[in-house]
Amino acid sequence: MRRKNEEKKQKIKQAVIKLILDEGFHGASISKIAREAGISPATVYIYYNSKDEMLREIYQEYADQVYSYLLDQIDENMSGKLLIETIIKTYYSYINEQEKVFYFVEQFSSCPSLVDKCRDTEGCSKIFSMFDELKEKTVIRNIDNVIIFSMLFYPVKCIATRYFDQEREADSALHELIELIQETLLV
Amino acid sequence: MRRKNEEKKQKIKQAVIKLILDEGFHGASISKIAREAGISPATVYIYYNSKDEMLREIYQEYADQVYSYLLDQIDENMSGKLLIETIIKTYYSYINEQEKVFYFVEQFSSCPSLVDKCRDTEGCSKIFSMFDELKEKTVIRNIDNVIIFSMLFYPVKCIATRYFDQEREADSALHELIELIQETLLV
DNA sequence: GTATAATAAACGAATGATCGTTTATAGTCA
DNA sequence: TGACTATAAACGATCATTCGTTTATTATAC
Repeated sequence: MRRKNEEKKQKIKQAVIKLILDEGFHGASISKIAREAGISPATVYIYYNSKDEMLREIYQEYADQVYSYLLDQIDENMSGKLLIETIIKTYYSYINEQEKVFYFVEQFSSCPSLVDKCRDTEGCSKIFSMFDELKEKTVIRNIDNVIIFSMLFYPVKCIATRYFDQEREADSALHELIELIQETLLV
Repeated sequence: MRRKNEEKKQKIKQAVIKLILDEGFHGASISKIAREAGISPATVYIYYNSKDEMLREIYQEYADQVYSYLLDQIDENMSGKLLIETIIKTYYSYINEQEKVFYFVEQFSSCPSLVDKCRDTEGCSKIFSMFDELKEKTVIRNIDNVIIFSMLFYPVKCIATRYFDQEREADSALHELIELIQETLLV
């Protein structure tokens, strides 16, 4: 029996993510994706049942990736200050290093008609549990989890996209942001 | 000579915005838009040169709308506290009341290949000038404008979308957020 | 104040291209 | 041989756009 080639599936994923960054969702057709991946359009259907399912599967795979990436960098014994610094810096690096993935996930998740068809993402709940622990240990103030989440991640997005390709400005803004968020969230 | 019907153009815009919320960019074809607007596909091309131009024109019209809406609610003599409260509350209302427009703009602006083709938005610079004035008057702390911007607007987005249709939770989170942002930004 | 000429809006139908998907066939390995 | 990958070719549907025509509104002439 000839084996399915997992490398080929990876090629498809990369092609999807690249095309969606370069041309947006409307520019990422099966034939373009196949051409980019160096395979036939029909082959895509060996690995995925439909285009919709394909996009959803890729999204679900990458949507949570950032959170495990983050949790890997975090240590139980870190001080609150260091924790916030690490989270923000790591998220910022992730956006810059995984630029294509980031924009794919952003585009996908800003489209309600796509997101509605997806099961809930799991990765985020681990982050919320971490917030709960930190509140219990009186490391961070007793603030609604969604707010903590919104303040840790959303402003960074703004800085990363607005200061894109202006490394110096981005860096100094990032450190200013970290100090502010530390002041705001820590007890 | 027959006149162009401005109502018809408005119908097209509304159709675009509705369809993009309901089905995403890929679902908003010219024929669907025309059907939704109650006109012929050919008529769309009397009002716009191409689909691309149409989307761009509609985006540019609405992308700035929120900032004028905001600036209208703001008074020179407001205290810093009230100012921040007003900005956050007004932005939150805007998202909820102009849901379709908000999601259209979000989807469009999260697609780099679309945004790159657009001229810079003007409305945001007025907000930045306001920040400059407030810093000069030592109402808000001397923080980078992009950071102030990111903290005033981005977390609200998160709360509005995550607490969508949970009015009570959203409201209490919003007030908590307002207090935190006031603490953080005011002198 | 009619009638007529001029013009642009508006339309349905058709354009070729491309879409997502399926089918028939060839190739590859156990 | 049987099971599976991979493909080229073909599918009907739909895409953005254009064409040829009709319709509605204006300006001019009497």
